[in-house]
Amino acid sequence: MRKPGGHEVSMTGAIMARTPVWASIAATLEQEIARGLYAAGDKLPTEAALAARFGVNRHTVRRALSDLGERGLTHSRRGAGVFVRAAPTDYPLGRRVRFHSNIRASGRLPEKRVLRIETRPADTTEAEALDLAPAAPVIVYEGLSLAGGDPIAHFTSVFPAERLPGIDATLQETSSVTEALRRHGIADYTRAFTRLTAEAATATQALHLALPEGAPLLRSVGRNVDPDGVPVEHGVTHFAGDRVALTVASDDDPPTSSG
Amino acid sequence: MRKPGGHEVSMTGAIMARTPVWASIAATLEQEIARGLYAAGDKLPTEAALAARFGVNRHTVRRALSDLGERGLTHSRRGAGVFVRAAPTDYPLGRRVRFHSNIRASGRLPEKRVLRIETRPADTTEAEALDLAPAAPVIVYEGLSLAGGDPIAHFTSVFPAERLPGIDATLQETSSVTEALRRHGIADYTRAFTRLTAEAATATQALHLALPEGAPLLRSVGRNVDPDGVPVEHGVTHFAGDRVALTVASDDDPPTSSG
DNA sequence: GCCTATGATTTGTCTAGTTGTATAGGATTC
DNA sequence: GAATCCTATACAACTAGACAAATCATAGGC
Repeated sequence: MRKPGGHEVSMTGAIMARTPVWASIAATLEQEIARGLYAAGDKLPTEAALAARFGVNRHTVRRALSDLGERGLTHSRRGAGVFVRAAPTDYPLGRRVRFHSNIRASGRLPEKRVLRIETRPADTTEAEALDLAPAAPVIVYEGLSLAGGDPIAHFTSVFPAERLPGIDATLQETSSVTEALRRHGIADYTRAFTRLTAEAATATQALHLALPEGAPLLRSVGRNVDPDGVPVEHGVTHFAGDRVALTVASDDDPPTSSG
Repeated sequence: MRKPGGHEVSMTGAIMARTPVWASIAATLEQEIARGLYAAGDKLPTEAALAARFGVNRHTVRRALSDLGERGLTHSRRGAGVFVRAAPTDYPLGRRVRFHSNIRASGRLPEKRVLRIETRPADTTEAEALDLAPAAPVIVYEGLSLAGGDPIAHFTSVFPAERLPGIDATLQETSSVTEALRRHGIADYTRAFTRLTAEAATATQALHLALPEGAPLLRSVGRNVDPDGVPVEHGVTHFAGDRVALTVASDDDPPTSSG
């Protein structure tokens, strides 16, 4: 599984007669991952341990691990270790996931991890977004969407606390915005708008999504309203740009002449 | 002597913390204090809660809180918690987005500048996208979309040349995909799909869009088909992430059992 | 009602281990 | 000579776990 004359060799055209040690180590580790010796999410031995095992310097091991990381097989967390990634190459998310349901649920993907659920006064933008009085209480729901153990998106949703008392407990239980709204009597909500932008990942976002800082993120801002047009949820989701492709379903779509 | 910190950012599995994580956390908390989420005298969430929220170790949160404490924003009492001392008044929240467009109008933004119009044999992906025989001739239309003189997006569209002979001249004249297709007898086309991703700008894209290399771009791939479902246009558009927000209209969208 | 004992919670401190980065130098190959 | 590969050292950033010290919540006794 080694590619000495790969496509992305930009240095020189020289062909290495002998395979470097680091490539050999990378190939060994890749085989062991492929063989199931290390499952997805598992932590590899420490760099020091691997260096001892292969009888090389730690930096040589790091060169091998860097290769695996570039190819998406592993990712590392400083201080924690190197971990096997679930999706080796392209995650076929774009094929299956519908844009509308995806956006509306703000990450209603297989698994979710709750990072924070709290009630606090709204800031000015939140109050405006939910059409509330200044500093009115809002319930904040922050979390991660995962697919196969890999983080796909990071989202933050705010709800009007007075309109939806106790939805924090429901969110904690179901971790689903759709389900929580349904249980609180708002089964028939619609999405007022969705706004999409691209952003560079901050250090914190990079950490959550296991990406390098500055990596491109797909930012989605959306608002859900009840049948009377009153906002019941306002959320921001950041998708990992290289792991997700949102697809817009092509309902009936008369090409309007909107600027 | 070597220069530290080159321009090359290896956007790969490794998490490059150009900014320390604790600094990013401190900035987030400072902003939340400034926005009035935590008033003077309020107790911040516990270190453990913040660690869970940011996905880091408690010590990293402590490093951030230590920074806030040193700067006089907070003070802590052992056993009790961390409390807000005062709220800084500066609240910088610039409006990033200066332009937004409906996503249906992906390739039809107001002002345009033609970069290239040419006819050549299709490559494999283009042939597949347009459902053509390999190396069948296609017309390629590359250009920039502008708003107020600023470049907003860079797009490349391909058309089947045999189906639409002479459309290159029409494109040159009108610089509008919609108008060109209409004049060539395809007034009633529909968008088969749209796929959205975030990407980092290459050097060329950065040049076109007047952005730094690596800046986040919103990549939109779409295909238009005639009433019989035959592809008549396939395009890729890269939007400048910080200058554009795509909006998804909320047409008829029953939130029931879709996904 | 008031006081206290108890236990859980929360911050403070310590030690140890792991990855990320920078610098420097020797060895090999072209 | 230049580029690549590997070694070596040192430090920074972050994780992990454990324990102490202060505080808070609660129940029980008077």
